[in-house]
Amino acid sequence: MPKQKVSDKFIIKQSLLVFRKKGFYNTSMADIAEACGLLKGSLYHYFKSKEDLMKAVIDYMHNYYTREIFSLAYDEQLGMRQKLKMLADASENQFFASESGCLFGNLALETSGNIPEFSELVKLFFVEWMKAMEHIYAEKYAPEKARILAQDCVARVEGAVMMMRLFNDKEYLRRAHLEIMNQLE
Amino acid sequence: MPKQKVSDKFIIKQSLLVFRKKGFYNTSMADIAEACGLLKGSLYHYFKSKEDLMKAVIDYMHNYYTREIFSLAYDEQLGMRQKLKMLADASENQFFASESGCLFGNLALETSGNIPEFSELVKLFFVEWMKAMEHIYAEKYAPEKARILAQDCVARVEGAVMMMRLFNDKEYLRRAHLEIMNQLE
Amino acid sequence: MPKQKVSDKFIIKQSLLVFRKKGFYNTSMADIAEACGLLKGSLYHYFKSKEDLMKAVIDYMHNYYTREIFSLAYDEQLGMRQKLKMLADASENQFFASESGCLFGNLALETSGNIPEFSELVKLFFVEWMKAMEHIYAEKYAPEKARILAQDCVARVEGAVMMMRLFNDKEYLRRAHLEIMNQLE
Amino acid sequence: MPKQKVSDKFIIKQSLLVFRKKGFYNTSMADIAEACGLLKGSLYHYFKSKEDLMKAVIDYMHNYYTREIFSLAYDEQLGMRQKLKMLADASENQFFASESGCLFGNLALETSGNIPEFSELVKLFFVEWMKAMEHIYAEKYAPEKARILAQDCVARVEGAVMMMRLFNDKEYLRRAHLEIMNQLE
DNA sequence: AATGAATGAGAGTTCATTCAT
DNA sequence: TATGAATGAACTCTCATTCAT
Repeated sequence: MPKQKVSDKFIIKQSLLVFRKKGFYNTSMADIAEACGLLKGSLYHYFKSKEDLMKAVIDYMHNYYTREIFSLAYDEQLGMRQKLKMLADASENQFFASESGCLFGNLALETSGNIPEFSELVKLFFVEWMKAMEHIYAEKYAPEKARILAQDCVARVEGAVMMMRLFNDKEYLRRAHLEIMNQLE
Repeated sequence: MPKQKVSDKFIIKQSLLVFRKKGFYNTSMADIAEACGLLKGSLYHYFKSKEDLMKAVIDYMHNYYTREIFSLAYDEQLGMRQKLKMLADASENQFFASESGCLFGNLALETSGNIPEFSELVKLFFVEWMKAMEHIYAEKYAPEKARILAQDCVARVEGAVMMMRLFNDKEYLRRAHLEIMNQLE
Repeated sequence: MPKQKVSDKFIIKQSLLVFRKKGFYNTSMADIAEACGLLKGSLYHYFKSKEDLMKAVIDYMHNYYTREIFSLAYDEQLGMRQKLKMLADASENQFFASESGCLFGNLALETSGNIPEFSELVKLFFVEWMKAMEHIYAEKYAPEKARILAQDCVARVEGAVMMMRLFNDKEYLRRAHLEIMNQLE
Repeated sequence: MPKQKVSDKFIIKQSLLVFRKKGFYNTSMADIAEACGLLKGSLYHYFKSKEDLMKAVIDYMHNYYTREIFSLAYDEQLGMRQKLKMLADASENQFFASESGCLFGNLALETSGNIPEFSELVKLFFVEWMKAMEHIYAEKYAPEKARILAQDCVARVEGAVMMMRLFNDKEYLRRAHLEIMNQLE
């Protein structure tokens, strides 16, 4: 039956949930369709392939982070500590809200070396995250030091999210953020 | 006429390479058979299913780590710093030798919440790793503190390995290990 | 707001081009819609099914041939040779104008024995063509002989068109027509 | 259940029947599987795709013609008339045996301009047929004349086969062959 | 022990068709 | 009249698994 049941955005949001939880390969178009209340054929009105849909999901999440989270790093009314704290809180909110970890982390491991198109997008995300962190650290640290702190901070958070998901224990991420704050002196 | 072409162990070793690189779902039995110089039907003489084979691979790797790496933590002829250094070196050797990251990390993200049987095994691996670290830290830290240091250290290494793989840059792991050493005071 | 963008006839003409080039099965409604500047759903305002549309195309072409080409055979102001020549010229014009051969020939091979409804229409077309030729030959030949000459002439032209299309060489058709003329004595 | 049920050749032969009757696009792998007593998935043990299977069918038929039919043209114990007669008889046998016309003619119309890979193979077939005819005619005709006679002869036969199939009337082909013989003086 | 033919379920995708807007 | 969302069936193809040889 015709009638507008869904929108691009709705499909993207539902797909995000499924992809993040089950991974790219282990998710079938039927899974996604079900999550959207559609039949799998209908998805092809919105996205021309599974890869295409995944890219749209990546894009959507990337934009979300850029707008809502990374942007905090560039709010020059805040000091370094404040920025770090706010970023930490914002990403905790994100990661705590789902039990499936970080889409980009998951994808990193699933597609590195297998689907170059995806890894490029995943890298772009992390690069932007690192740049935001670098910008924060640059307030007090030399450029090179800031870069390294930023990279290690992102790696640390991703490692914590991985363990948090595996052991279903939010403390990993909380402590990672704490450490990052404490590290300042 | 059916000569013994391979052994259980050989199949496990080849499978490890394929599973680590391509992930569980994205690896077909034909991929593994090819890596072993067999046809896929032949694999079923050795392992009764793909899951079974994966479990054998997990088991093999877990044993390897226990024997060759975690054991260092219990060599009481060494001091804390020495142990930490040796463990770091041993795992760097491991992770640098492949470009596919850490089998357990990869599996953690791919199967958490999807294949409970696997996640349990993955957790066992990390628990054992953490226990080894905890044992090391217990030399100088209170039990609770040692436990936390151990957990965070493992998370940190896994995060670093993820970034190392994604960006093809070994510095992430080197720095993680350095930080872990430096953290001691 | 839904302005009349097209007409039955326009759709038929565009469909002809697509069907002739790609065949019935290999043409999708979306292909046709695109050729018409419509979306595929819109086609169903004009034709109730793909088969229906194909029939309309067949009908359109059949009528065109009847009116513009076969009719020459019945213009009794012309002699046999003149008629033959004019028919040959007219159909050369037709066949040279497209690079996709003869719709009816194409359909004959694609649908004989598969879609009886189409083969009947295709047969009707050829029967009428043959009748026209027969009428021409009847001026100088006995009825039975005229019938046979007509049938063979049509077969010959279709064979020539097939080769012309395959090898992209108009000489096949030119020579077929020449032979038909020369055959007269 | 395992057990050898079919062979490459068997599949090719069955596919020929189905493809020739229904055309390439209108034939599904399930149709072919059914004709072979297999499930559709099983076909992929023998041929890696539908196109691949079609090519094997083309190849098989081409070889058959080369070996059994075109070869007659090069049997220098025969004279021109004899060769022509034998070729005509041989191909009549072929074409009369099926009610689906000529695989290559059918393909010519279905794939010209759509599947270049197929049209090339179809052209190769016709070129070889034409060469055989040319060789025959070369006994009595100048090279250029022989080439043209050969081309037109093939076109004529294909046209006759098309009509024969459409009208289910073998006389078209018989007369085409007769004309070809009579044409000699 | 090794093969490879065969299965059958399910993957991603296409498509003719319907219908509310 | 035109749209385009939605369907559901069919399509090509993949794959884990079985088993006779």
